[in-house]
Formats: sequence, C-alpha cells, structure tokens
Amino acid sequence: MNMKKEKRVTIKDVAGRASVSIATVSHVINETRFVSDDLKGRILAAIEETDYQLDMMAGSLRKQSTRTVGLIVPDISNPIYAELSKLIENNLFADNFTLILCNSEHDPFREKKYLDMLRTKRVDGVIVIPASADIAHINALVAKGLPMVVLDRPVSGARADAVFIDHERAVFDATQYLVGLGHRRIGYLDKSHDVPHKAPRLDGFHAALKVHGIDFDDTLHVEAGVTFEDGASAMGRLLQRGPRPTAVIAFDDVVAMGAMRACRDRGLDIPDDISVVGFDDMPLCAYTVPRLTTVKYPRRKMAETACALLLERIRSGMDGNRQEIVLPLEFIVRESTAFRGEAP
Amino acid sequence: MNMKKEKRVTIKDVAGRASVSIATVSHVINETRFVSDDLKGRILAAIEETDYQLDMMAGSLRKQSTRTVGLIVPDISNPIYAELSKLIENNLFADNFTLILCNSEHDPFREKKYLDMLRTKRVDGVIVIPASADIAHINALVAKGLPMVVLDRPVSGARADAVFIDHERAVFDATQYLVGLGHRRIGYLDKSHDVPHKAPRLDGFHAALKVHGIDFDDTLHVEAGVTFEDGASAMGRLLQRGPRPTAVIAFDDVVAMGAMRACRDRGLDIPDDISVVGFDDMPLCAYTVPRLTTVKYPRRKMAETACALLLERIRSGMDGNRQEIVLPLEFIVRESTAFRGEAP
DNA sequence: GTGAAAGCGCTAACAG
DNA sequence: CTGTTAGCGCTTTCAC
Repeated sequence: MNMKKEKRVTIKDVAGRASVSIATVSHVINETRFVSDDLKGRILAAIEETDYQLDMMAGSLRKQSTRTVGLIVPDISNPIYAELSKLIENNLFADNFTLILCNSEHDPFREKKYLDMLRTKRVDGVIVIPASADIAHINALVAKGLPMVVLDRPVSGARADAVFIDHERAVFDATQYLVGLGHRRIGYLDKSHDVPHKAPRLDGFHAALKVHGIDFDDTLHVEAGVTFEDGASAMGRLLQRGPRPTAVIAFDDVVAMGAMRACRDRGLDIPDDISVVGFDDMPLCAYTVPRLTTVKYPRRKMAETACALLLERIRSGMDGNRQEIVLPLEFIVRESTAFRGEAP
Repeated sequence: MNMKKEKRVTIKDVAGRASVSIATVSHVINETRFVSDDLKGRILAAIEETDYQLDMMAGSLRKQSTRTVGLIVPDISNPIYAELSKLIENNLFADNFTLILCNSEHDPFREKKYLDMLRTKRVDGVIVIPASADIAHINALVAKGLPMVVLDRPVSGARADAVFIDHERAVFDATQYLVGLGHRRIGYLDKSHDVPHKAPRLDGFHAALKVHGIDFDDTLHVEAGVTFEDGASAMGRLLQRGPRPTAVIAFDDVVAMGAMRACRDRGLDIPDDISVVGFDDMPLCAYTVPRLTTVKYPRRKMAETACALLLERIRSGMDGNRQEIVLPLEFIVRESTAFRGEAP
C-alpha cells in the first residue's frame, strides 16, 4: 500500500490560494473578527479546495490552552467509574473539550506519573478520583495554577475543588435500615485497599451499631478487593468464622454480587437466610437475582457538578474560593434485604 | 483563595540559570547528544531549582508528533468496551502514549465529529470501533496518512488495519451447540442498531439452522437495544409471540441478562424452561444466577493486537501493507443452557 | 562539546 | 476592513 504522507497544508497555503493574509484566514476560521463576504467566500472555498484542517496544537501553543482535560480514575473497568467517565465525557464534549483518560490502577505512584504527563501535555484542567489519601502531589499542582477537582473521595486537606458524597451517612443509614429489619449480626465487607472513603464508611457502620446498642463483633469484619471474585472469597471467609451474620453490607455492588454468589454456592438463600446490601447502584442491580438493595451513587449529578466546577475554574483562570460540594445519597430497597427470620 | 498563575518557567530560564544555551538544555532533557558532566550537573540542578517542566506541546509542534492516540468506542459504559479501553490504555501507557477517549454513543455523526477533533489535535493515530458500516470518513483519514486501526467490527472495504473476530462462526457454533442439546425453537435477540457485525452474526445463526434442517421461524427473531432493560423488554415481546422458544441467543451479555430477568419474572426457569446464551463473556457472567453460557470475546488479545498494529504503523510512518487480523473465539458453557426438556 | 538561530503553524497585537 | 509581524516553547540543523 505504501501510503506516503502528503505535505501538510497550512494556513499559509489557504491564504496564498485565496490571495489574503493568514491573519484573515485565521479570523474567518475562528470567527474572531468581521471579514467581508468577498474574502470570506474566497477563503472558505480555498479551505474546501485544499482540504485544509486547523492545527490546534499550533494554536494551543500560542493561546496556552488546549481545550483538553485529564481524567484520572482508579479503574475504568469498574462499571461505576465507566459510567461516570461517560457522563463526564459527554459534558465536556458539549463544551468542545476533549478527554484524556488515565487509569491509575489504584496505584498512587501511577497516578502521580499520569499527573506529570498531563501537566507536560498542558491540559487545561484535571478531574481526579484519588487513589489514596495522600494528595500532596495534587495540591502541588493546584498551587502551580492547574485547575483540578477531586471527585468521589473525601480526602482531607485538599486545595482543589471537591465534589463527593457523604459516605459515613450513607453507610449509617444502610446499617440502620438493616437494624430496623431486626438484624443484629451484620457483616461488613470492607475494602482491602486503603482508599480515602474506607474510614468514613466504617465509621458510619460503627456509629449506627452504637446508636442501637449493638456491640461490634470483630469477626464480622472482612476485607475484599475489587472484583466479583474478591467479593465471593471475602464472603466465603466471613461465613467460616463462627456464627454467621444475618445480613452483610458490602463496600460496593461488585463485591455484593460476588458475596451473593458465594452465599448461593453454600445453599444460603438471599434474603431469607442473609440480607445483603451493596453500594453504587450499578444498572445491573435491578437485574440480578435477587435484585440488589443498595445505596445509589449520584453519578449524573456528580459528573455535572465536577465538570461545571472545573470549566468554571478554567474560564476564570483560577479565581475564586475553593468549593466543596457534598451530594445527597439515596437508599434503594430491592429484594436482597428482608426481615431477620425470627424478628417481627 | 485567589490563586494567581505564576509565570511559566521555560527552557530559557533553565538555560539562563545554568549559563548554557537552550540547545544544551534540550539535549540533556531528551538525552539526545552527549553533554559534559559539568554542564549536565548545572542543568539538572537548574531544572530542579526552577521546578521546570517540559512543555510537550511546543515540542510536538516542532516534532509533528504528539504521542497521543484517540480511541473511539460506541459506549464506554458497556463493560466490554470499558475493559477493552482499559487494556488499550495499559498498553499505550507502557509506551508512554496517552489516550484521548471518545464515546460515539453509537452515532456515526458524532463519530465523524470526534474524528475531526482528533485530527485537529494531531493525534498520532486512532483506534476506532466503528458505529456503522459506513466508513468512508475513516478511509479518508487513512488516505491522508493518519494511522488507524478498526476494531471489533468487520466493516468491508476498510483501508485501515483491522482486527476483529469471526462473528459468523461464533454464532454458528453457539447455535449448533444448542441444537446439539435438542433445541429446535431457538429465539434470536438481535441488535436494533444497524451495526456492522449484525449481519454476519445473523448469517451464522441461519447457517447453523439450515445445516440441521431447521426452518427459521421469523417470529423468533426480535431486536433489542443496548441496556439490560432493552434485553428484558425484547425477551418479553418474544415470549408473547406464539409457542415459546426453548432457547435463545442474545446479541450480547447485557441483553442476555435482561432476558434472563424477563424469563424469571414470568416464572420461567433458566435453564430448565429456556436456555440462554450471551456474547462477550463479561466478568459478571460467572456470577449471575444462573451463570451465563456465552461466547468469550478475546479482549486482551484484541487490545494487544490493536496497539501493536497501531504503534508499528506510527513508527514506520504508514509504510507496509494493510493488515487484517481475525481472532479466534471460545465458547464458554456455564449453567444457563441445558438439554431441552424432552430431548435425550 | 557547545551555541546560534531557523522554524513548527498558529493567534493577536498593532498599524494602516 | 485587512495585512504585517512578533512571538508561543521547543527541537534541530549548521557552524564553530
């Protein structure tokens, strides 16, 4: 095939062909000042004929703005982050921004490396779901004037704008709901990584138990990774430890689904033998058997808010005070939770 | 807070501080020619002190290469594309490339708009899962010298490199498997969009039926969209049409799961009353109840091959013949398929 | 071994 | 209304 790259056609070629200055060409392209119909016509024709296409890079160098933003997520293959990314991408697309996708793989080191790359590529801003609670590198970039918003996870001391949810409250409510159903032995499938929202969630769990005078049994606390398999094996471990719980709260829906599978494999019925509640409300939750009771993660609102915050800060050139927005959560009762056997 | 943007520190500042020429600074940064230890030391120190960071954009303009590639997927919130994206991102990261993510939303028009943006941003190449069979705009870019690879869907007449799977064969095998289990009334949950792999798959289905002397009953053919809900409602429609099938083949796992849900809601057992087979093998398949029999989509191999092809073409400057690689599929039998009631 | 200087393709003063 | 021109920050000949 041997496809030779033809010489790139530049604004100069267009100008030459239309017998005008390159300034005028630039101005009709960007609609940045009035140009007579005559010239405009010739220029448009020349663009057409030469099949000219703007080189944004050159423009970006000049304008010091790339109309590109970076998004750092722990793992795009987690459905919740996938959906969030999609919503963010949609918002940005509407504003003619383009998205650089970065998977940190839950690795703070990789996150940092990506942050460097993004800066080097001169993105106009970045949205990051931080992999760990250590956000010194994030704050450093903010200090250098890079617009950033931290998403999803309540890291303390952030100097970037932030939008997240009230993790503690959400788990508190979920726990309280289970207690209301008569459950007293409630398992907690925690996250094994040390993510920023791990502590607040566990706090919420403990707080709810305390309010209802339930002692926390440490054997009911196990940790799980990020896959279905991790959820299943964690649940397996939990079930081996002494008297089994009548309900469990999982760190997210993926873990909850793995857990349901593990129960099922041991002949335990959900929710008759064990109630399970998830976290996130992935679309799938309404289609599992049984349908999963869960906490709804406000992804649409989160994406919109994050983009609004970021774009505003990009527009304003980092003026204005830091914003922190906490989004409300919704508890969605489906079929995976029920009264405890003997309870009212 | 009012964060003033400090003046950007450039290569000039570093050169000044180290009392050398900017050329030398550039050379130590890029390790592109020998520099004495003395100067190198001073330069490195100056970089450190000024917290200088390379501006890739300027370099890219000069070098005509951005070390960025575009990825266009129909919908990143589809788990299979999410995983594919992740694998691709990983491959590129290893080579220090950066990824611009684009959701076409299954819309050819939006795909085209994104392609324009990518070109304008001077990406070094693009990987695209085409939204439709019309790929004139893709070929046009290839003709202009942009390295591209078309993924997943067997569009005809592509001038870009391509890597996809044998859709026809896969569905042929799946159908044959069901027939082997004694099924004769097999439903087909097709895709409603006119995607490039729609026809080959249906061909495979028909071919298998024909081989076994089974007449195709048109009432068993329904179309579904892309969500769980779409799958459920399509299955609902199918069940309303005359004698029900004893098995169904779904266009993808998402549709299959929606279909399972719909069966369940009507008191039908899977697989005792109806067998269902999906397509893709999302991780979730092993965790549903029952576990889903499906065709395994070779995502890892696909990601690797696509990246290898693209990077090679970028490296070689579009030399060499067009490549087309067809990846093998694997049929994964789990619990959602069984012998037809009365059959052996 | 090192430096000077010419651009990469565009935008935006500034000058008419 | 339109054109001239000075950069944006870097890479890379070419010369010493």
